[in-house]
Amino acid sequence: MSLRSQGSKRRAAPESSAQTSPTFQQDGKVGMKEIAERAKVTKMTVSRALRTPDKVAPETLRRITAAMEEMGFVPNSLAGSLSARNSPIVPVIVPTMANSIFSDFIEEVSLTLDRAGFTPIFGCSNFDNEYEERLLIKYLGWQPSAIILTGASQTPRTRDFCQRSGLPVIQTWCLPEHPLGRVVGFSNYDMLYQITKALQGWGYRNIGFGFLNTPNNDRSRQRRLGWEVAVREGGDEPLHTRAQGGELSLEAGADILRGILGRHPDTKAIAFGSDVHAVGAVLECKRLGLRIPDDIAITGCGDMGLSSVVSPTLTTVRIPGRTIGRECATMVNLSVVGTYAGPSTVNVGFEIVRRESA
Amino acid sequence: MSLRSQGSKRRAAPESSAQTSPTFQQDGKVGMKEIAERAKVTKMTVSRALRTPDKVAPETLRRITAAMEEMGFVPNSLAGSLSARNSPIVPVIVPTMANSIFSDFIEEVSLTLDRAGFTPIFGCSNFDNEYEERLLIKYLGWQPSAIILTGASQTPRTRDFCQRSGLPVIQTWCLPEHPLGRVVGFSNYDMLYQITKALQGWGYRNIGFGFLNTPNNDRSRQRRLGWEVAVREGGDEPLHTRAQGGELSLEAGADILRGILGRHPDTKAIAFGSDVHAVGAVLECKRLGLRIPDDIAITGCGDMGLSSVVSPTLTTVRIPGRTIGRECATMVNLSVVGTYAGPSTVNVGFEIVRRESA
DNA sequence: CTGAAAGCGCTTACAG
DNA sequence: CTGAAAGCGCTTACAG
Repeated sequence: MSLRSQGSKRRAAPESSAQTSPTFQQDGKVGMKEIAERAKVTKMTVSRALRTPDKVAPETLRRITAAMEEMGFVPNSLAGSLSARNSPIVPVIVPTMANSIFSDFIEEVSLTLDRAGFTPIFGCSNFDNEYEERLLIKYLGWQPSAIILTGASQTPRTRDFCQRSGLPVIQTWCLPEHPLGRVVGFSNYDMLYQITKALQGWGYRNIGFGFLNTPNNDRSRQRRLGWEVAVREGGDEPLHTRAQGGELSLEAGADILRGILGRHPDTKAIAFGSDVHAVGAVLECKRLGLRIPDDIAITGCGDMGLSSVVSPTLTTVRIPGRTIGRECATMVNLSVVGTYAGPSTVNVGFEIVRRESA
Repeated sequence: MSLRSQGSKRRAAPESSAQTSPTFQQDGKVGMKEIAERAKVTKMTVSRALRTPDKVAPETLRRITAAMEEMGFVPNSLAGSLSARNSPIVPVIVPTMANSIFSDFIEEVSLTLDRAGFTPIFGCSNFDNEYEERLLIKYLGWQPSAIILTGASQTPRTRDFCQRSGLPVIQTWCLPEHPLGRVVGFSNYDMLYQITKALQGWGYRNIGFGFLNTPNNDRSRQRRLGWEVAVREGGDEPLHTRAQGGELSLEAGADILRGILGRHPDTKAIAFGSDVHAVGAVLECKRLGLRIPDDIAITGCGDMGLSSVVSPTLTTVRIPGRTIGRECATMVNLSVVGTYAGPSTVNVGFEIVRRESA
């Protein structure tokens, strides 16, 4: 169970230390003890200078601050957090960091949590619930202040650990039936239900659905369900569907399009569960010589950068990633302080953006 | 200097603990001491079971493992790292997480470092060197194993802290003249030099340059320099330039295009320092009724997803973000173990991708 | 193969 | 306003 081969951790300083400011102590670690000695106080007072400076005499504070500056002191957060039983770490687990799907969300959580004094740790589950479980347990070891998870398809073990931790847990990018704790998200069901209804309203029939079929992905399942119900309500059978397992790429979108058209040549519109697939389908239509939206209409989900760049521009559903990020961070902050008084579920909603493709 | 208002950290467990597995201990923290008691050993042996299981008697190991499983034990990494003077944390500071520019890099570093047993911490400097400094110092408090930084425009104080830390420091996305430590990157100078040369080779003259002019950004500066030299070598004066301060958006790209064409209507090509700006410019050309590449040629940098989606598709320079990420992670791993024997600078290069826009 | 002692660098809770 | 003592939950370095 040893994490990795341990080697000599500290390495020799780089050859040229010519640029090192001369006031810096030249060797050895500098901790509160060293600062205390230089400032002629005990480390207790140094600690106070850092956390409650108003309880330290001005002159003493000055000496301590000077000593810290001169010696390049950085307080050891490991020791601080262990001692205070309180670490600012907040793990955020997302399915992928490579796509720009979550990138606005990620940047906003990162910035907002950082400003509030927390230290976010991002982990990438690769749409794999077991991997998510492993990451969560690893992160729990850092005694975090709260936990942010994407989606609601956690393993039972993940759920157990979350609940037993007693920490504020926030699920995001979904509206789970049985939440683990608090929620900041939107209804994936409604999203596809609404866009499918919209397509029907714009006169499209035989509406297909193309999506990413990763195992136990609640968001995909919800989206599919929304599409199905809307299609049925429109008097059709939800036949024109095609999943793609795991890959979120333009090529996968093209494959899905060909798959659906191959089995159901009468398809008049395809709602995609992701902009990435939708844009891939748009490009494939151009290669196949299909006119959009006359021969076939295409819609996406996400309103990623791609959507307004592709030609014809993509009709899609905008997910307010930045808002989700900000809300999550705020919720973490208030939950930790203990003053959170808002609802346990925040629905940020979504917005249908009609462009040229449908 | 207190990081944030401290409140009650532990919160009451969620109302419904119906799903909690019954074998889990119902209250109180479970540490090595608790596991030790249950397994009838001392915590020393529990510690051994975790790190050097082969030095523990099979039957003892079984009891310990069972106890850990039953009680949902998660070792406290704060204590472990403090005690071992060795934390698996590796901060990675990037200018932005919102754009997909760095997203492949980020995901790959994340995955590779995680697999090697490290815990990457991503920070977002917003193209601000002072902010980067603040982040670095904050991260240093976690006693990291190594540091990964983007670019080479660190403040003197950042450089001091890096060097004094004695840690492996990797600069990336650049090839600095005076590196802080090791480097995994490519030449930003060459990138623009080569693409400008290529444009000349394809018959374009009066080549402009559009870029993000964030203060003290070495990568922008290098790119601009490469363009300038290539233009001069082609016998022209590098006049057709226009910077944009801070914003990496399609709109900013459109602004830059209009700015250059407004002052230099004879511009025949514009090399952009970023795909985002380039794509924005392509879209603007379409709005202005300019034909690409006949009226004006456009090139980008990065080969982001957008580039192959926009029409006409973008001629650009591919930066191997995933490779950079993997190389960085490997370098960190070997440097920490102490067996890194490769060159201190790894040049991953780049590749000109010719498409329709030039 | 297992354990008792000391300590990592801080903070908490108390004295003064 | 400042300090001495105890302890956070582990690991190191030694004994046995």
